[in-house]
Order: sequence, then structure tokens, then C-alpha cells
Amino acid sequence: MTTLTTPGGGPLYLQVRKLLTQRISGGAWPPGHLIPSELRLARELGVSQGTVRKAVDDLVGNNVLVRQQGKGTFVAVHDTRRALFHFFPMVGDDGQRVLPNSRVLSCRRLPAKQSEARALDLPAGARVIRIERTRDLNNRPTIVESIVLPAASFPELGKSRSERLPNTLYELYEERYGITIHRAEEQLRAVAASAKVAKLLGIEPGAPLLEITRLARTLDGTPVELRISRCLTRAHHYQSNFV
Amino acid sequence: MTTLTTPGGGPLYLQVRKLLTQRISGGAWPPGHLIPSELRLARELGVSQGTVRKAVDDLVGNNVLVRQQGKGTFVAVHDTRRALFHFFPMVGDDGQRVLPNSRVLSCRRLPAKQSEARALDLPAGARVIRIERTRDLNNRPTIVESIVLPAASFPELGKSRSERLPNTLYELYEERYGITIHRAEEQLRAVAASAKVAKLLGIEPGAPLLEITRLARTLDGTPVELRISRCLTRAHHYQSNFV
DNA sequence: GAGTGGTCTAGACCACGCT
DNA sequence: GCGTGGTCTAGACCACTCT
Repeated sequence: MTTLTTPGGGPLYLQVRKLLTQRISGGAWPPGHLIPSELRLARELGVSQGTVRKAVDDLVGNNVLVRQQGKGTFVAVHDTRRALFHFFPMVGDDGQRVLPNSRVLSCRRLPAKQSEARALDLPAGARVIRIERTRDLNNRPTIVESIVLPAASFPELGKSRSERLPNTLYELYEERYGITIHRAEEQLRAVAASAKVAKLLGIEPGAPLLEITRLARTLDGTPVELRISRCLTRAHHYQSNFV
Repeated sequence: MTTLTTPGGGPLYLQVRKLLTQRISGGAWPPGHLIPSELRLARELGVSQGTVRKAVDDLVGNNVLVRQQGKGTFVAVHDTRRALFHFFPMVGDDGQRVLPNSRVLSCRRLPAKQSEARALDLPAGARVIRIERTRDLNNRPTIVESIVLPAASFPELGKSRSERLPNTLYELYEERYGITIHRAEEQLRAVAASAKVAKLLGIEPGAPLLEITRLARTLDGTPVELRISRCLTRAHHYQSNFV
């Protein structure tokens, strides 16, 4: 039994939200899991249904939980559609979202560069996995990506040379390693294509590319992926909406 | 007295939210206005305080209203800090937000191009105001902007040649024309600097620039500003966070 | 029909700002 | 001390899903 202090630890609903968050990020309730009903939780925790509801509302707003009327409340899952919708902001100039196809160029385990260790909050020289790949949009090579992961969190990944990696890595992280990407910070810049990248994209060196540096984190804020994407924006663009 | 139908027009709190939205976007409650207390509204509309609260919660979540405990609930204002925080995603590479300084190059009233008319939802050939300016970040010219507005909505703007325009146009729109920008859609691309833009930024033609095409809308969705910004991203970047 | 989330009510007490 | 929003409760009825 978990104790909720009456006024001590701040508002009750925040304590409830914290408890739910812990059960989710701790793995007790994996993605897709049906959590107890609001009434059950309320009775279990000795609070009213309204208080549980407010906590759940919050987590639904943060895409951590999903409600389904008549069925119950579930831990959010990164299915392909959702992952694309949420974490792939490249859109065709006609407004169409397109499914990218990936080709992995290399996948190695090696020591982290200093900047990578800093970004991923790892000790200097810790081992990382570095994946290089290109992604096609509408059957044309459009993105060159470099992805860096802490090796310790992804035990088998990249050890076998013949390993096939799926298009949407976030599903892989979730299904095989129990790591759910929950939020990300991106920095965007315009850069000139290097000779190597230009060759991969079939363009002239020096051509302008959109460079996206993304740091992805789990629900509890741990950084788990550093990704640098260089994107050709001749027929596609990065879409960003805000209020 | 406004009538709220009991089950006819959907959930009560949505009807309340719609009503509040109308009073705000209709100008009855301008930015900064203290709206009636939840209890007053509840009595006025014949619903419970909880229902009003839920409607207000929604609008607070959308940055339309701002609550202040002990004082009341206010219509959100575009002060300089908020405008910057919300609508200016360029950040120094050290993470610092910097206040941009603007220099207006030209400000003319002329017929809309076809693409502009389409984006702004205007009849073909309608008159627009076109503002060209540069913006400095850390005292270095960094952004070249072209801003297009429907001339009919901004009666005096750009008619006097000596007019001074403030750094944050959205404050001007709000204070002088009662037009509050509420949300925006942005498309980002990497482009090569034209000769003209390169000269303004003091860089070589062909250098990569981040091009941001923004369409800004009011609360009710009317498009009111089309803005194309070309940004030097050598010491700054576009920051985008998402969950 | 039983169980779930979705909406709505009425009322309580607390924390805060003002005067 | 009064009015405001902030939290919390207890209970009602509805809409939906499943069996």
C-alpha cells in the first residue's frame, strides 16, 4: 500500500500522477497495458474518483495514457502511425505524410565522442552504438542520419552483422528493450552538404541541407538517443505548428 | 441572456467554451480583460461552477486565458516576453534567448501575388502590405524577413513613409488593430542565399539559410500574416520541443 | 446487465491578493 | 474579511463496450 500524505506532499492529484508515472516508467505497466479503472484506483489509494480523474487527465494530455470510453485507460503505445505522427515532422510539399524507407549503412559499437557522452549523460569514453543510415521519401534518398545510443541500454543491438533494423526504431526500442521514447528536443540549422553526404543523396556538395539534431528522452527524462539528420528539402519540408 | 441547450448542442462545457471564445474573439473581452469569476459565469449561464471551470481549463490550456489565484481570470496578452517565448523559436547555440533588433527596409501597399492571396484567403488581386526587414541577433544581421498582411485589416499601416515599426509586430497588431495572433503553422526548409539576401546578411551568395514560411492565424482561424524568414544559423538555431 | 469513461452537480475547505 | 481561483469530495446520470 502506498501512502498519500494529506497536505504534506503537495496536491493529492499530483501525488497520484507521480505514482502512476512511476508504475509506467518502472515497467509495472508496460505500453498497451490496461490500467485499473478510476474507481478501483480511487479506492486503492483512498481518494475520490475525481482526484484520480484529474491525475489521469494530466497524463492523457501528455500522451502517456489513452482513454477508451467503455473499455478503460491504457498506457500509450508507439505504433507506427503514432510514432510517425509524433516524431517525424517531415512532410511532402503537397501536405502528404509519407512513410520513409530506410537503408542502414553501418551499425557499430564503439567509444562515445566527448560531445555524444555529454549529450547522453554518459561517463567519458562509455561505449555507444552508432547507426548510419539513409532514408528515402517517395523512393528518393532524402535524409542521411547518424544515430547514437548508449550501448549499455541496448545489449544485443549491433553485435550481429546481419541484423535487420526496422524503419521505425522507436518501436524497436520499445518492444525489444522496454524503452519508450516520450519526448524530444530538436535543434534545426541549415548546413552545406559535405562530399560524403552529397554523394549519398545524389546532389552536389555544398547544396543546402536541413540539419536536425534531436535528443530523445524517456518519460523520466533520461536521454536515450542522439540523432543528427541531414535532410534534402526540395520536395519536402519540416512542419511545425504552435499555439 | 444566452441559452444553453441541455443535451442538444453537445456537452455543456463545450458550449460554455464556445461562448467564452466568441466573447473574446468578438472583442467584447479584449486582451488583458478580467473576465467574470467562475461563480458569476456559472450563475449567469445556469450551470455549475465545475462546468465553467472545465471550459476555462480548456482555454487556459490553449493560452487563451490566464488564471491568477486570488485575482481572477484574464484574457491572455501578447507582452513582449510572451510573444518572444511563443513565437520566436530562434535560440543562441548556448541556449540563450536573445531579443532581436529590427531594421525595416521597406513597407509598401500593393496587390497580392497569387500565392499570397491563396495563403491569406483573399480574393485574387486584393491589396496587401509587404514589409521587408532584417533582424539582428547579438548585433549581427541574422534574419531577412518578408511579411505580408491583408491591407484591409490594417488600415493605416504603411501609408506614412516615416512610420516606425516596433520589434514585435504582434504587439502592434494587438494594440493598434485589435488583432491577436493565436497560432501559427511553419514550414522549414534549407535554401541557398540569393545575391540580395547574402548582401544584407554579409555572407557569400549560395550559403545555406534556414527558410521559415509562417502563416499566423487569429483565435477563430482567420489567416492574418504570411511571413517568410531566411535565417543564418551559424551561431543560432531553431529550437523545437515535442512530446 | 455490468463495468468503464464522460459529463454535471453541489458543496466543502484551502491559498492567495486586496483593501 | 471578502472574493478569487485551487483542490477535493460524493454522488448522479449518460454513452459506450463487452459478454
